[in-house]
Amino acid sequence: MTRILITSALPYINGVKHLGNLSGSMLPADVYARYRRARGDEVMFVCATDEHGTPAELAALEAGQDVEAYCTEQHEIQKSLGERFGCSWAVFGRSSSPQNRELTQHFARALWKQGLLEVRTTKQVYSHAEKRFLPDRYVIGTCPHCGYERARGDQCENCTRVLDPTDLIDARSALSGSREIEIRDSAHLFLKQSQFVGRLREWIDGHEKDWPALVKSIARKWLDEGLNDRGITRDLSWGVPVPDDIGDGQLAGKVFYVWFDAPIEYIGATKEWADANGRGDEWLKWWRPENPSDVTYVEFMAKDNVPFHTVGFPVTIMGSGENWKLVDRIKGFNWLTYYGGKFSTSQKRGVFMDKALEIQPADAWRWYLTFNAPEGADSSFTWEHFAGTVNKDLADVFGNFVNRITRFTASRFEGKVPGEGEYGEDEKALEADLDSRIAKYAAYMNDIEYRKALTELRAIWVAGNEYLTKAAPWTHFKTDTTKAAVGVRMGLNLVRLFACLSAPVIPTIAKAAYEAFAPAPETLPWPDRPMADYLDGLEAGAAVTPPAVLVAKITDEFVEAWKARFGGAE
RNA sequence: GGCAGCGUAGCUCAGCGGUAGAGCAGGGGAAUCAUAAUCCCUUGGUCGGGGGUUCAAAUCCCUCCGCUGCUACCA
Repeated sequence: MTRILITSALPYINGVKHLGNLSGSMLPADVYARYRRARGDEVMFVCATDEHGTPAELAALEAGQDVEAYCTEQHEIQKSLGERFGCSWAVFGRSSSPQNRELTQHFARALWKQGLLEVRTTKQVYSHAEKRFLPDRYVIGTCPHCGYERARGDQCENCTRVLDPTDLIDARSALSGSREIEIRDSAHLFLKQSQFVGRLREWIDGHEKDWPALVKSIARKWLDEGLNDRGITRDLSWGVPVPDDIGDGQLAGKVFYVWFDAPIEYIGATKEWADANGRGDEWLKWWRPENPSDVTYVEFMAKDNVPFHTVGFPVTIMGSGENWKLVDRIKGFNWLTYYGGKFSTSQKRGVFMDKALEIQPADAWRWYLTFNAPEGADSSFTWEHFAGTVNKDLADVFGNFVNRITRFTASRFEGKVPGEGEYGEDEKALEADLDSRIAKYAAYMNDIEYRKALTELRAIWVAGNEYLTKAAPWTHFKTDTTKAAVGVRMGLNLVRLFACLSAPVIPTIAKAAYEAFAPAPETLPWPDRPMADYLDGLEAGAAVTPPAVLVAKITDEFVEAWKARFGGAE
């Protein structure tokens, strides 16, 4: 049995995520996890909240909570939303967990021992008003280049020049506006990434064929531009503390930078899973397998995350000198846009996970977002497109197929699978067509090419409708019930087939369709047999219960209402 | 400024060296089991502009225009 380790980029803790976050990591990872399980693989699917860092502290401040309570609450909200979207992770952990603290410190010590960490003194902005250090972007002032008055300390948004906080004229805190800020020396740990350029390049080149162009291109860009050593600690209180035995106490009171500890939480969360389920050291079999090829590790993320997964985290792993599992496949996504623009929390533009579930069931979103995954380029969400896709694909082509044949069975065949008659030429042609289409569908799923995979899946549903039109059991029923029975039996078998093939993407709808015949198991069985065999698998005389309408259609009125509510094409 | 991606039918996208494709929308027809759902046929593009390489370019190169994103202390 193949062992597949799947991680989804960790959603940041500061509030409910929008559909873009869902479509770029959690959802595609879940579809893949469900698919691999259906194919009989042993799957470890891991996700967690990324909780450390300044934005979390500030969000907590704004919410009037202490940061730990805030994170605990937000973690529960995100966990619940993910589950309601059908995310079938083994564990949804927290980067603030004791397990991650221990592992993060472990990796830091390992890197320290390998001589890959170095203490350097850096200039940091300290604000007296907030009594804290400020990240560069939280310092604002007048841009020395263009005179823009609200330039950020990391970059001027007006002239796009990269800045240093010390460049700013009339620098002040972006939080309080206070000008009582000063530059202080502060010691930090730097990871000597620059030493790894050769190894990283070799590693990336080794994945020429199995990584998307997007991922390779972003990764190489970083290497080509000259990889700088990177500061991995921060002057904050909310984070994994730097252990005393690193840096001779020069780093007392500091924490690791979120980008150091967040990817380690993939491992931490797996340990959280083991600890919570009494699995002892079983997490190690995923992360430190005896032979690296015992586990296939696949990461899902949007493009903003690619550098950290192709450079930062691999350097941590490689530099540790220990045999931790390095990622095998990286599936990177572009952005899902909202009417061509950015989803924006601050501008309340776009759709967020909680609101999305208020207006449509999870599977409608799952289908739309997977079918329109931003694989090759940014992909534009519009309400019209969403409604059209749900109505046409899910309700009409799939849902109605299930409905028409099961109800016909109920009204004309006493709600039982008819056993009369033999399959003929039309059935054989359909079986051959489906054998070939299912093979293509599976191949695209193996490649994690969702647009192509779902195009094929939809074509499979269409083939069912084509068949039924041709077989026309409602016509034959009047003159030749045996001939009608053949068409109905095939139609019913197709329902079960479609349910099993579709389950990774639309688990709830698939389950409901499957239950026309029998209670559904946790994972619907993949049709691993030739169609000639599979499509006569339902037992003659078995009861057929037409499910309630599987997919409700979305009316134009709803589309208009949603556009008004969420902000539409302006 | 630098870097990356994109610009193909009304819309969303695929194709990435060999005489333009899909889904939706539009038009016509068939059928009536079904959520007026399905099935068949069909209109529609000088592949952003210009130049070049080639027997042959949407596909490779150059250049221009437009859109989007990233630019390492937001994650």
